Amino acid sequence: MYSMGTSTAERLIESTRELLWERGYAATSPKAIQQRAGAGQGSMYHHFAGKPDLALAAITRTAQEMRAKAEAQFSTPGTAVERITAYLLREREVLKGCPIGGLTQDPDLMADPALRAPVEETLAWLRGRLAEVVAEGCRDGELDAALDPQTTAAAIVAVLQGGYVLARAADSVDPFDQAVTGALGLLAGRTTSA
Amino acid sequence: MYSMGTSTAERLIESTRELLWERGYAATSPKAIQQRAGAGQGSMYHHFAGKPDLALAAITRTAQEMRAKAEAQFSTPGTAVERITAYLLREREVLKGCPIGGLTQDPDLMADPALRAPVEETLAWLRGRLAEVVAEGCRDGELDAALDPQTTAAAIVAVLQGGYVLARAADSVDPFDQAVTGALGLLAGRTTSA
DNA sequence: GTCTATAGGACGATAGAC
DNA sequence: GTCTATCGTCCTATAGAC
Repeated sequence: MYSMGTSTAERLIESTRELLWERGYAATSPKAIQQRAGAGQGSMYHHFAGKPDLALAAITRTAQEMRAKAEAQFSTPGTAVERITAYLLREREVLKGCPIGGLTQDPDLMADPALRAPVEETLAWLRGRLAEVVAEGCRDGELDAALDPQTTAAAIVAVLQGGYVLARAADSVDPFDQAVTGALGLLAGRTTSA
Repeated sequence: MYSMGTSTAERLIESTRELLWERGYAATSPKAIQQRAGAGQGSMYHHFAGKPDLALAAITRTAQEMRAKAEAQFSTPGTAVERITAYLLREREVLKGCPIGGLTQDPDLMADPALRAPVEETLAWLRGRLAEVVAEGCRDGELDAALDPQTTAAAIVAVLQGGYVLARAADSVDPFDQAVTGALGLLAGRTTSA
């Protein structure tokens, strides 16, 4: 039997995930992680080699989670436009920003190839996967065949990532919602029914 | 006559602008600013009250510059779509990210109302100003009157801000260019000529 | 107006007892 | 596996000489 309680290592990873999202990599200190996890210094350095090692565990898990949530929307029953719409309108903690995209701004994290890799791979996968959905829509005659799936998908993902930026700047979800609404409005003009 | 050489205060501001763009606020130390400006500690603290004061001078100037560059594209001769296209295709240092939008991710900066204000105002102005251009296009019959200027403008600004994020994640300008191309492709379907 | 010296604290990490 | 003590460094800022 495995322990049924939450292990110290587990609490350290979850605390790191939260702090990475709230404060970023550079601004997150081992001390802050330990305090949130209710663990001492020695405990942290027993389970992890250091701050980068712990961050890697946290980022890997967050990336996996983000991918799973997106895939859940993309592989749902419905037309391509319905699935894209559902993905765009999915509930998000907008003011906290994207837990993966936000890391892009952290110079120390991006300088470490191991930490950078999951960020790069996750967003590349997202663009590629969404391009497949757009391509389905074009193939099925639901979307204008003149639309390029790859660039259209990149624009849609960018609207989300940029929406987070605008919302954080305004300290309001409004710009995010407006950007999504605007993107859906532009897309609506390229559907067969339009 | 004013001094013709570059003053120490001026060099400090310019160094701060560069470092804020490259590293962000939290990761930029007074020491690093001094070294880049070729000034000593005493010199910096003589001209500025501290790191936040210097950052305010730097951010204010960067915000003003960004606004002027955008306005140059928006007030140029041409149709609304031509001006929006020119704005989107303008040369940018994509891999460095948006010098204003990137600050959005810095928790220490966003916690300071004085430092946060220029970031908030600049992006709010950008959305509003672009919405005016979109509205002109709709009014002139150049763009589909069914398009909502405000949400469409928010989407376009978000594509740029998100494009920066995707490009930095990929360490390549390609996703940025794709997002812009995708946005222009979506917009093209809503023009009268389409 | 610029310099050096120094303060007081946080940082990331290690050592070694228990 | 967890603890406390400690290291050496960097941080932001101030003091005071020149």
